[in-house]
Amino acid sequence: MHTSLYQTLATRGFIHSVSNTDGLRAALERPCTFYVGFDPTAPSLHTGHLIPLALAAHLAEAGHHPVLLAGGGTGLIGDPTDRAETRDLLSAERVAANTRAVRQQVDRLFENEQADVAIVDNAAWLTQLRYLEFLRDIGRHFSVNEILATETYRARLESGQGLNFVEINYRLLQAYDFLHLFREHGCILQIGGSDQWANILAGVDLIRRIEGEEAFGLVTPLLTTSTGQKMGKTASGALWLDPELTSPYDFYQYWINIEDASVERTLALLTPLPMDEVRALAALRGAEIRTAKERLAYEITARVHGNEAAAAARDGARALFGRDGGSSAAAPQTRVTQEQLAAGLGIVDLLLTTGLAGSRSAARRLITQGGAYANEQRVNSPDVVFDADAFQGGELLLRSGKKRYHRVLVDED
RNA sequence: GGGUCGGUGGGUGAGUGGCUAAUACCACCAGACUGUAAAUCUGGCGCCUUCAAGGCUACGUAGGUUCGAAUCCUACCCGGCCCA
Repeated sequence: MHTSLYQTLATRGFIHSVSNTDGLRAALERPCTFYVGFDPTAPSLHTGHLIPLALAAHLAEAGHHPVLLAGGGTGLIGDPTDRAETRDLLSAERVAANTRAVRQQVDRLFENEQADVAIVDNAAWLTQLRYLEFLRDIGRHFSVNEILATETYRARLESGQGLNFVEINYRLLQAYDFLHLFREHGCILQIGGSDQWANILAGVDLIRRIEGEEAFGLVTPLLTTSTGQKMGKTASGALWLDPELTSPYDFYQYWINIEDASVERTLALLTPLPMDEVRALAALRGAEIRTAKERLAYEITARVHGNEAAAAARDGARALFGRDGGSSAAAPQTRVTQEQLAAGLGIVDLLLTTGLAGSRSAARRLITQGGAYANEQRVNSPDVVFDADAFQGGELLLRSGKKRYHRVLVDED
């Protein structure tokens, strides 16, 4: 028997809340237009955005039309959701630059989709709003009491952290976005992470009040570990989707290192693999489950960075972590000149310049604690200096801890 | 605008003149055990250093008092609460 799209999404774990389950189920029977928005708070999307993106891909796959919204307008305001304190307003230039970056990224992520994808920037309409008109037409539909009663705002008030006028307006703008897209694109569904629930419902309500029509909201769960920690955090901060900020190799490494308990959920949410396969992979036990993690890491990396980059990351990881040596080509690399080599390269400096340590102090600490390796030999002293002998084949393989590799290559000349 | 309370390291949050580079918890890093897993145990977690006894910078910003300040004073910036 035919399984509905809605059912598939539910099985894969995408559905955290829906504004009207039956209504949405029915609406999805025919091709519809939906949207998901991303605020340009940083120059790149990160793992937190992957679930809504994956959901969008499933919907697109099923013939629905995605509208991907970059929040060049709302980014100027700043979403207070889940923020303990007022966030500093980003400069207009910053927002514009981030918006461009996010647009490009979203564009690239969907370039392989067959569906017609519309990419919009809400600055296009939000910056055109006229204040008095907006207040009279839109503002009157919002109850301040209601806004203040929702989790984010209430928490802010109770913690004595305050809340300024700009922040309380965020919700109206996001609701207005939905209304705008409903009118201009016939968009009847907004998806997002569960933190966006209240903002999305505000849009659903606004459309009902003004247009007298029903639109839907669907939010996904957040990506967390079994202990409820947000996934996607690394030593250097977020796990970015921009290869310049987080290399495909590091990205791959992150996923292959996730805890066993998260394998099934992550496969279901972030990879396109059929559920049968997901279950089979997740059923593996003991060391066997590594196979599932390899598949997981490959699929997610391929989705974000393409098959080629994913394969390179996988092969590199196999070589570095497998028994039989092999190529370390996928590891991040740094080049040094013949002159630098001739002068002698100190381990502390190398750890610093390769980024394996954040400071000279950190590098020394790492060595003292026994976490620094060169060509798989533990480095026991911060005084170790490498010369040409250490660079067999013009390369020195550094390692920090068990997992972080970095190649140092000598320039030919 | 007036009164009052507050702004501490990635986060939460102690500290109210020297014993404080700053308690604790979380996050993070390393070691041990493993399966590049989890849990657990151990160590670390500002920067620089010839690593030791050292030095430098840091508790909203700028000054000041003091032998000595995150801690006291002044001004300013930002925020809470009360009044307008």
